Amino acid sequence: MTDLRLPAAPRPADTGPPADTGLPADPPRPAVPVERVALRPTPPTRSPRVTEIIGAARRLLEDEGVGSLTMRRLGEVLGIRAPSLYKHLPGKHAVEAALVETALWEAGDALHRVVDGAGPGDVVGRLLAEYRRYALAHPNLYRLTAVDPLGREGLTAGLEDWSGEPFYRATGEPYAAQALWAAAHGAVVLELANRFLPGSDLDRTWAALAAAFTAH
Amino acid sequence: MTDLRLPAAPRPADTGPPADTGLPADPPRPAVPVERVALRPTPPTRSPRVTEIIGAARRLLEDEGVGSLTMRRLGEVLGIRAPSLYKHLPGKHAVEAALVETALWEAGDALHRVVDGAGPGDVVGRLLAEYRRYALAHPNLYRLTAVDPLGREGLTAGLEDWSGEPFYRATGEPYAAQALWAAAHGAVVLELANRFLPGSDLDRTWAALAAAFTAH
DNA sequence: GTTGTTGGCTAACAACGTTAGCCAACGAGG
DNA sequence: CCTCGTTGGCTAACGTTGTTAGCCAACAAC
Repeated sequence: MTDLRLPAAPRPADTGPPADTGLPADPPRPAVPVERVALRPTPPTRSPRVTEIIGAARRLLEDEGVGSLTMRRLGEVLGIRAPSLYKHLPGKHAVEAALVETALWEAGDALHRVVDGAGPGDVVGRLLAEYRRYALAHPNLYRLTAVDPLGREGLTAGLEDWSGEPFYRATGEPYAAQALWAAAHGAVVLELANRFLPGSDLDRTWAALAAAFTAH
Repeated sequence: MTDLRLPAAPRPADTGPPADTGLPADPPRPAVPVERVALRPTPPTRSPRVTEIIGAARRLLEDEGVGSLTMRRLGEVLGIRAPSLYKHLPGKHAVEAALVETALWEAGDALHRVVDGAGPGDVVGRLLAEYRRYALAHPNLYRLTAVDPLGREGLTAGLEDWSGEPFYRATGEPYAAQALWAAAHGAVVLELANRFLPGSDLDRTWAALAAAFTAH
């Protein structure tokens, strides 16, 4: 979040209705009340078949867990054999990368929406609540983003900047933003992994987190 | 950290010099300046051979990464074949669990030492610094503790309570403790995974984290 | 009508965790 | 001294994983 790269050039206007790629379409951009430092990148274009495959992979992951996300099983739900997948994707890492992208797009949109919603009140609290809500609604998807060192090469340029930007918009300071993001991430990871001691009232833990970043 | 179970009974006195199990021995216990809620459990006893195996596994993990921690490779560095490992351990999960234990013991000792060191100054800051230091000094070991839902069954009873207790001792409030722990964990995980944008001055991020939990 | 591309297929490989079954060494008891 | 049970090695093998090689039908383009 340092080195939040300033927008270099305005995005090119959309040229006609784009194909449905399974990724969130560009939402209407409201007049922004807060300083903006990252523009929403343009989602990558995918062939229809690849979109199908990633969609199936997502369903597989969310419904049956990461253990069921194998190339053979993925082929099975698509009615083809595993090696045929390699006609469309270079390997399993590409499937995972696409799923990580999906999560970043969706979470980014949700978080920006929170910051856009101009309520003057506790922005940090609402941001944390939404972060938690998304992660808990898609635990397997979120976990996938948390594991590996995030092969950045495959990721859409600027996606990370943009999806993390709501934390900057909520705190107004890049390092506080990184700290808040880290705290939210850690809390989600621990909650998803059931690492908090049984009996904990996690709502209160999250409240304590929000308090730390709002008080003073 | 809620449900931090109060110490039920004093630990039994040590009966003679214990065998070296590869786990940290019980340290001398100083007079505690802060309220204590969890006693240091007694490390499990391991056969000498198992201790060798876990030691080799740790070296393998730390030196060559998690991808090299396979049963065949582990046997290789021990001069035996993979199936022979099953004469000593029920499976790979047991190796990983033992390594997670090791990390919890070591980190717990280090963190307690920080809180014990009676400096009246910024306890939270020093605690975070030590947490970060340990994790960065043993990235692969730490990552191992961060991945899976932590098969709690195999873990020494009370280990988690005790290893997390320094956060309670530093904050004085269980939910603030959980929040602080989550924040530290998240920051470490993101730093280890190289998820912060390149160019970030991570010292400042950690400073922001400490500030959030000290100011107010 | 030929030709090139697209997208399926089977067969196979190496590496993984793990199980089954065999056997040498060795300590204890009679 | 002999026997017997245990300990801790071994090989062979199984099922599963990601992945590659090579074959071939359908189809669009020239």
